[in-house]
Amino acid sequence: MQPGSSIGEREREILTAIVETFIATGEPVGSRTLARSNREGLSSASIRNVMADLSDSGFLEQPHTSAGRIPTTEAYRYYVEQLSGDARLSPSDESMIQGSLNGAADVQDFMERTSHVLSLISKNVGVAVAVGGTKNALEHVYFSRLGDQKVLAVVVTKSGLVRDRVLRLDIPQGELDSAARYINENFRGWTMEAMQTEIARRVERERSEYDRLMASLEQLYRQGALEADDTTLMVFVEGAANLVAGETDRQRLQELLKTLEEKQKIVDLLSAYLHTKQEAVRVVIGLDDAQPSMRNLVLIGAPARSGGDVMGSLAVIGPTRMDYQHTITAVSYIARLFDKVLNDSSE
Amino acid sequence: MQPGSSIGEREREILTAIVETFIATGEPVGSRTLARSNREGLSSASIRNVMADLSDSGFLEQPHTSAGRIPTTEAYRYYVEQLSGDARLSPSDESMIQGSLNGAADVQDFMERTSHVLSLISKNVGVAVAVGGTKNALEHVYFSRLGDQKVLAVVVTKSGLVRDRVLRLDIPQGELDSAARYINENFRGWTMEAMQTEIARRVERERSEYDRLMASLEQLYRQGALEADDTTLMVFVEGAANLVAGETDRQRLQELLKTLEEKQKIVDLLSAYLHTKQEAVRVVIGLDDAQPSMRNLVLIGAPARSGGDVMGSLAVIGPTRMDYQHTITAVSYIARLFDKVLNDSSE
DNA sequence: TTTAGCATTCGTCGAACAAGAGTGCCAATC
DNA sequence: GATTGGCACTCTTGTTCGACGAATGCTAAA
Repeated sequence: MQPGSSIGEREREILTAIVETFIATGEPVGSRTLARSNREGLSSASIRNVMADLSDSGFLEQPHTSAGRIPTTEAYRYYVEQLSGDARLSPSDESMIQGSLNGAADVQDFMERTSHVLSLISKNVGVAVAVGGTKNALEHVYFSRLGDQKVLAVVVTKSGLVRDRVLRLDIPQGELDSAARYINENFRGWTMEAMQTEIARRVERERSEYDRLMASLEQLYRQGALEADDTTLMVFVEGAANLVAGETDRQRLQELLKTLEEKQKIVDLLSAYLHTKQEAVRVVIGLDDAQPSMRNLVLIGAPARSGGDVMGSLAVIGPTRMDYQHTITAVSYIARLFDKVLNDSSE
Repeated sequence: MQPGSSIGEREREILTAIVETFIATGEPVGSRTLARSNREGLSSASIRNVMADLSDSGFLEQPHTSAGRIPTTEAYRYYVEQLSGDARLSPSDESMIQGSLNGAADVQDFMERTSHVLSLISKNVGVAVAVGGTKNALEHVYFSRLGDQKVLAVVVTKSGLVRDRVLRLDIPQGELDSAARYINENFRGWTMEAMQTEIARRVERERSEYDRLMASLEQLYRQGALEADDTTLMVFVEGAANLVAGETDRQRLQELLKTLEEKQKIVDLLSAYLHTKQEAVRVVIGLDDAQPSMRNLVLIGAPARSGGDVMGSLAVIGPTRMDYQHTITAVSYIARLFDKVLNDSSE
C-alpha cells in the first residue's frame, strides 16, 4: 500500500525484529528493548528514527504516545512475505502428525483428525472442510425401506464419501432394488453432477409412458436421494478454546466463538480465500471483510486435494500473534500428507 | 444433607427468593434488597435472622463478611426439587423447536439439530449424543472395493443409523458380495451384538475347513467392518460460546471449552448421569466429580429414546445461574418429541 | 549519519480515603 | 416469643493523587 520501496535492509531487519518480539511478548516494543537484543549494535536513538519512518509508512502504530510500537496488518503481511519458504517441520512434529492421521476409519474420521491435528500443532483453531463435490465419481447407491413410508438412501462416491439420508417415500423394496440396480449399472463412475442431470433428463423424456422404474426414479430424485453435493458438508472445527487467551474482550470472544460454530460461515470463509486451484498455502491476514467477528484474525490454509481434485480445504485460524513460520510449514505438510494418504494404498 | 426438616414455609419462601434474585442479578443478595421486593412485608432484620439459619443449614454462603448471601449447591438442589413439575413451554418455543427438528435429512442431521435447538432455547450449551448401541437391529450391510487394498464397509441399522468405514483389505468384489449376501440373509434383524458374536462363533467353528466365505468374513470381522457399537459415536455440542458470559476466570473458561471439545469426555459425563432407564429429566447440580473443569456447572438431561430403546442422551449444560424451570420443561419436551419424530411416520 | 541527552507525555501501581452495602446483635415492641 | 429498629463494625469498591517508569521526539554534538 504505502511505498514499499522505502524499505531498505535496515528497515527490514528492524521491522521483522519488532514483529517477532511482539509476537513473543504481546507488548508494544520500544526502541530500548530492541537496541539491547539487536545483532548489530544500533543505539536506541537510531532505532527510533527508523521506527518513526516505519510508522509513517504504515507498518507500525502506537497504542498511545509513549508506549512502544505495534505492528500493523501491513507489517504482518510484509513479515510473512519475506519468510523463508523452505522450512522443515521437526521430526517429532512430523511423526505426531502421521501418527494421528493414520488409523482413520473413514473419510469423515480422517477430516476430523486433520482438524484436530491442525489445532494441536498450531495451538490455534484447526479447520477441515470437505465439500461433497459434484465432481465426485459415483461408486454405488443403495436404497432400503426402513418402515412404513420411510426409505433410507445411501450414496457412496469413489473417494469414499458416504452420504445417507432418510426420505419419506412409499416405494416397495422391490422397486427400490431395481432403481438402485439401474443407477449402479448405468452410472457407476459418472460424476454426481452428470448423473443427476442425466437422470433428470431421462425421467423427463419417459414421462409420457407409464414406467414404474422411471416413476420410482423420479420420486427418489425429487426427494434428494441422489444429492451428494453441497449438502454433504463436513466441517470440523477444533481448538476454539485456544482463542480464549488471545482475545481480551469478552464480548468479541463470544461472537467469535459463535461464528466458529456456524458451519456455513466457516465454509464461506474458506471458500472465499481458498477457492484457488493452486496447491500453495495461503496466508490471509485480517479476516474482517469476510467475517466481521474475525477482525484481526489470521487464516493459514490450503486446499485439500485428493488426486487431482480439490475436495475441500484445511486451515488454521488464529490471532495475528502466532508462529507464522511453524504454522505455515505445518499446514503445507499436512496438505501434502492429506493428498498422499487419501490416495496411496499406503493407508 | 443438613437437616432438611429445619426448612419451614418461611425459610422455603426466602430461600427460593434468594435463589431467584441471585439467578437474575448474579450478585450476592442482601437482606434489604429482599425485604423490599418481598410479597409479605417482612423487615430486613427478620430476613437476616432467617438467612443466618439458612447459612447454618448449609444453604447459603457469604463471599465475605458484609456481602450478601449466595446460594450453595445444596440450595440449588432444593430449589429445583420444589419447582412445579407440570409447566408448559410457550407456544412460540414449541413451534420453534418443531420447526427446527422437522426437515432433518438423516439421523445424524437430526441429532445435530437437536443439540442446536437445545442450545438456542436454553441459551446454554446443547448436547446430543447417540451411541450406536449394540442392541440396534441390523438392517443391511454392504461392502465395496474402493481401490487396491481398500474396502468400504457400510452398516445400516433398523433405526436408520449408517456407519461407514474404510478398511485395508484385499478381497475381490465377488467375495465381498457373497459375504454381504450371507450376512444380510442370515442376520437381518439381529442385534449388532448378537450378530457379531454369532459370526465370530461360526468363523471359529469352520476354521479348520478351507472356506472362502468364512475367510472373508473373518477378515471383515477382524478389521471391525461389522462394528456399529461404541465406535459409532455421534456427539454434538453446540453453544459453547454461551459459557463465555458465565465464567469469569479465563483459565477455567479455557479448560472448560477444551473439555467440551473432547467428545469422549462428554459421552462419559452423560452416561455417568443418564445411564438410567427412566424417562424423566434429570438435573445434576455440580459436575465437578465427573469433570473437574465443570465445577459449578449444571446438567439438565434426559435419555434419548426411540421406541423402547435408549439410543443416547440429550442435555443442556450451563452455569448454576440458569433458568431451571424453562430449561427443564424444554429438555423434557424435546426428549418426548425426539421419540415421537424418530418413530412416527410423521417425519 | 549516528548517537547522547533531555524534556515531555502517558499509562500503571500503590496508598489513602470516602462511600455504600450488609451483617450481627441488642433492646424495644407487638 | 416472634418481630423490628437501631447501631457499631466489617469489607468491598471506586476515586483521587502522586511517584515511577517506559517511550518518544527533538536538538545538538560526534
